[in-house]
Amino acid sequence: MATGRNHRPATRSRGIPEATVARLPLYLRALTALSERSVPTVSSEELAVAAGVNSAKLRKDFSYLGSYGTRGVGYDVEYLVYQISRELGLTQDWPVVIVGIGNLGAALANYGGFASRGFRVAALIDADPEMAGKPVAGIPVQHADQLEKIISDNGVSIGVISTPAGAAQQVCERLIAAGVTSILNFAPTVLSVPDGVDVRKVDLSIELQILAFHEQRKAGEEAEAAAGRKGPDGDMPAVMPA
Amino acid sequence: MATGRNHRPATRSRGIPEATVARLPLYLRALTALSERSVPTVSSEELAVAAGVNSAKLRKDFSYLGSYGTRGVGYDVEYLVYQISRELGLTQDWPVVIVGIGNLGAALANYGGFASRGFRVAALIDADPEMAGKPVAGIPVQHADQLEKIISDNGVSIGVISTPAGAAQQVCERLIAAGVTSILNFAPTVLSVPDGVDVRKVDLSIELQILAFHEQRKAGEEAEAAAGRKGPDGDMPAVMPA
DNA sequence: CCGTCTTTGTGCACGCGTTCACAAAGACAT
DNA sequence: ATGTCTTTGTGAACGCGTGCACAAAGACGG
Ligand SMILES: NC(=O)c1ccc[n+]([C@@H]2O[C@H](COP(=O)([O-])OP(=O)(O)OC[C@H]3O[C@@H](n4cnc5c(N)ncnc54)[C@H](O)[C@@H]3O)[C@@H](O)[C@H]2O)c1
Ligand SMILES: NC(=O)c1ccc[n+]([C@@H]2O[C@H](COP(=O)([O-])OP(=O)(O)OC[C@H]3O[C@@H](n4cnc5c(N)ncnc54)[C@H](O)[C@@H]3O)[C@@H](O)[C@H]2O)c1
Repeated sequence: MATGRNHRPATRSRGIPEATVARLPLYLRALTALSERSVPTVSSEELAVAAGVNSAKLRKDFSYLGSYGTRGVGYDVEYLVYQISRELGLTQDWPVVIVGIGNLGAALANYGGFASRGFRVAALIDADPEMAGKPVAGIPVQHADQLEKIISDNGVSIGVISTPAGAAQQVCERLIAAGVTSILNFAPTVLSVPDGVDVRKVDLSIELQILAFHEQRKAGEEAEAAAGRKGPDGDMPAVMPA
Repeated sequence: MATGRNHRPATRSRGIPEATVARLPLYLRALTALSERSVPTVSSEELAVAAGVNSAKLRKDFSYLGSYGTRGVGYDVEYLVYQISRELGLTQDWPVVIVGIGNLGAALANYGGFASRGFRVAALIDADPEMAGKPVAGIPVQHADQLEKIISDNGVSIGVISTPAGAAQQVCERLIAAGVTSILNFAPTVLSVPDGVDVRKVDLSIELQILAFHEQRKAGEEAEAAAGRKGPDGDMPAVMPA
């Protein structure tokens, strides 16, 4: 068990690289699993395997948070869970609204992993008058007219957009005008937002297209290898379209 | 109108940077919108704005595909749509299976944008015997027992996993054993796969945590600015947890 | 108290991605 | 044909992220 604990409290707290921030949730998930199994400490190597990253990268990532490890032993699981949670801002409660309660919005509303990390669905909002009042995942859907009031009454700063693409920019602008400063966008559109507002997007279609690219490349290489060709240009010639 | 068209057919076809590949679908979406409005040509600057990227980056990205632009004019929209589609492998049909038809899986099955780009939902698969035969989005759900047969009968190489996290690794292994070489994973787990298999993940929870981090940072900076502090360390002291 | 052995924290080098800035290409008018 | 004007394609510089490799820290046994 680790005894020495004169850890310095994270200098450089304002300089965590974006790539590191994006991995912290991954580490947190792996650590939470260890915590539930009552594992007291974990080495960078073990944790790296669990999170699917390089162990040197993991150690460097943690070094941005401060020196929380013990040489020869590893990292205290509970302590690290706490530190990462605090760094990510998960020790506080984040009310979120979901706008556009269709197929996807309803699935998101029903998603359990939402609430598990300090995120609380404060409201579900849809423009369809038919939906108003109907409960989805135990929460009554409210009409889009109420958007501004809901945001300000609940102090919402994070909004999720799952409306059709055509409505997304407009919804985005209303959210921002009402005080939202972080947006998670599921609609396949580029949202333009003022400085100071963060947007992250999730786009199924893009992910599939990236997979298709690699899939095609694999098939091409395979065919090339099978034919035992010499020339590196295995492409079909680029014929002009009609 | 562009007349000269002695475009060389993409040398370097085996060297497209990953970052570029990830942006091609974005360009394609913007170009498709232009195409629908019958816009004949577009400059790198205009297209860059539509896609939300830097115009120099866009030109460099396109340069990896070949010289498809015309100086002084821009790019031919239709031609570029075709070239990017071809490069991404969207000129062929990609049958995909979705495994785990719960809230999310059903939403994915209902998603129209799926089919729009050459992706065809070949089958919906779930382990729950209750669901077998029930149609979701017009496609009858099949039992997980049939997984291997479905994959091989349809020549499926892309699989989507939307099962609970606990089942994901096992489903992943079965998919791969049956011949799938690209996986889109919605379950919050790290999937371990052999070389040659591509995995992309979509994780709502991670995206929200990243947003929360920046949100907290904004709030901290604001408070600091308001208090007019000197010291750069605006953090609460790192107190040891109980 | 000292030696050994494990594991962290990080200096360093390298490669990828981004962006600037500009020469050259080519359309278009005269 | 020649000049002008727009826009591409890319060389070059820079910064960020990654991973190696190792010195130092510290636990633990004797
Ligand atoms: N379903 C999926 O799996 C999936 C996957 C990826 C992306 N998407 C994207 O997510 C979005 C939603 O998809 P979906 O399948 O749930 O569509 P959907 O049509 O089922 O739902 C859209 C909902 O948004 C509501 N809406 C429309 N305009 C609105 C506005 N101005 N304000 C508030 N609500 C409004 C509609 O009433 C409807 O309930 C789309 O942009 C889609 O492209 C969906
Ligand atoms: N719902 C969301 O918005 C959302 C968002 C992000 C991530 N996720 C993740 O996506 C996954 C699915 O979420 P959900 O809300 O649809 O859950 P869900 O419980 O509604 O659906 C899971 C489905 O998977 C099926 N299943 C279980 N084991 C299986 C197996 N071995 N083979 C085939 N099918 C199996 C179940 O029968 C069920 O129908 C979860 O891992 C969840 O964490 C969901």
